[in-house]
Amino acid sequence: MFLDVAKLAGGSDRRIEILKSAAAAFRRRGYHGASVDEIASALDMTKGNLYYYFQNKEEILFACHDYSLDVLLTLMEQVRAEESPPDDKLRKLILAFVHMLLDELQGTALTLDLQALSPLLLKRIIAKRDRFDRGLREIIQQGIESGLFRPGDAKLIGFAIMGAVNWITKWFDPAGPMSSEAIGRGFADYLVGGLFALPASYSAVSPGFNSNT
Amino acid sequence: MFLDVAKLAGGSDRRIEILKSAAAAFRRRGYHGASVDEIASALDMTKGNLYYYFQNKEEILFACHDYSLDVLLTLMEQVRAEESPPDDKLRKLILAFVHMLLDELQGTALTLDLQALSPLLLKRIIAKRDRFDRGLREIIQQGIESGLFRPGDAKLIGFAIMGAVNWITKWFDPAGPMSSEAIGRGFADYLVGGLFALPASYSAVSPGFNSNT
DNA sequence: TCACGATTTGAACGCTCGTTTAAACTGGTG
DNA sequence: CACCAGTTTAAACGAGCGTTCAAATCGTGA
Repeated sequence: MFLDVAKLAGGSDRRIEILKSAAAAFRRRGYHGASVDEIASALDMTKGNLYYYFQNKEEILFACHDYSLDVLLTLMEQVRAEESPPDDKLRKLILAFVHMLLDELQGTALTLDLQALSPLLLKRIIAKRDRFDRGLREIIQQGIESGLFRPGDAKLIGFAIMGAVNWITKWFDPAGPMSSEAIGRGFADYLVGGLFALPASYSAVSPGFNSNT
Repeated sequence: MFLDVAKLAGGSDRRIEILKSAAAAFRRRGYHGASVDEIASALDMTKGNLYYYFQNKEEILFACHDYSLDVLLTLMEQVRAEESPPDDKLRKLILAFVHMLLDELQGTALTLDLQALSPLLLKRIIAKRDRFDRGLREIIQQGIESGLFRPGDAKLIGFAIMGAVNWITKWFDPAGPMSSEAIGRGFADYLVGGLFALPASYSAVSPGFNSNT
């Protein structure tokens, strides 16, 4: 079920360790706010040593994004290959995304500063991100066209879902009362369940408000 | 209808200008990535001059957050005072939030680096943000308890909505084809429309998948 | 034990940036 | 014109950070 994340980054174990430490630091302090020394110290190594594995700080940020996106794209391919209705696909995607985000990627996916990358590297990351976005929109669009979901702008809905999910890292507390599974289920219930076509009585005009509190 | 934003920040016109320039810079490059000189240059002033209006860079970030939250809280109070069903309140809140975010606050609300603030200032901002979050949850909870919305975790749903909306600043292009009003409407349709209670046939088990593509 | 490539260290370098400060400028008032 | 508070400037400082590099250390096979 789970991906072999180590193989995706195309690097040694040490490179992966560095990426995880860097991702955590970038998430906490932002790209510019996190120092190279901070990333290295967390691994009990000197900052100079990082430059044996990466050319510079920017390459580390790039690798973080590239790594996360590879994980997400592999996930997307798995889901797309399935023979199931769009709501099932979407639900599975959200569940897995949340799990990846919180349990595997340490809360770091698309939250990291993109604009800190130079144009060339930025372009490559955006291209990958767009592949994921398009896959997501396709699933939503299929649901709408089949009549399972009510009409809507698939692109807008896709952005809304991505925003809701990525935002989790801003408030999630691993030591808090909510498990990543519970969050995934709650989000899937709301974000997928909210797409279904509604009977006529639920159209633009809201139904009678029956206050019984 | 619209708030007099200038009065909320409790400062001179020049302070407001600085805040807007700073907010734009912080959003583009992040707090640590944006230089004080960059903020000043955009206003044709020298960086030293900023220190006539603010004690230091951190105070500027704090004022940005404080200002945005005051705008949002005033909005929240307006909506709460209304006598209308929860879905209307929620819809109005989302529409106004998106409008504020994109047209007034230049894409900057809660996206700015919070953790760059020192503990004391951070505490004050979080307290204000929590007031907004609680207001949002109350509206959702009322909808659930009245049976208008289907059952769910109001806290989780609130986070999802805030995430979806705040994430807009990550992809919105003012020069793009989508107006802020269209985005607001699309988001409200999805995020509020997706909360309504569903008939029995729409429960956990998905209805028959009728592919007609 | 020796040799050699892979890995790590610690110090040093420049450069950027936040902040300070004294001096200069502005516009209005007596 | 002289005065003065409010505002702006230009230059300088000092600290922190990304990066480099020569030397030291490690691990392994002969």
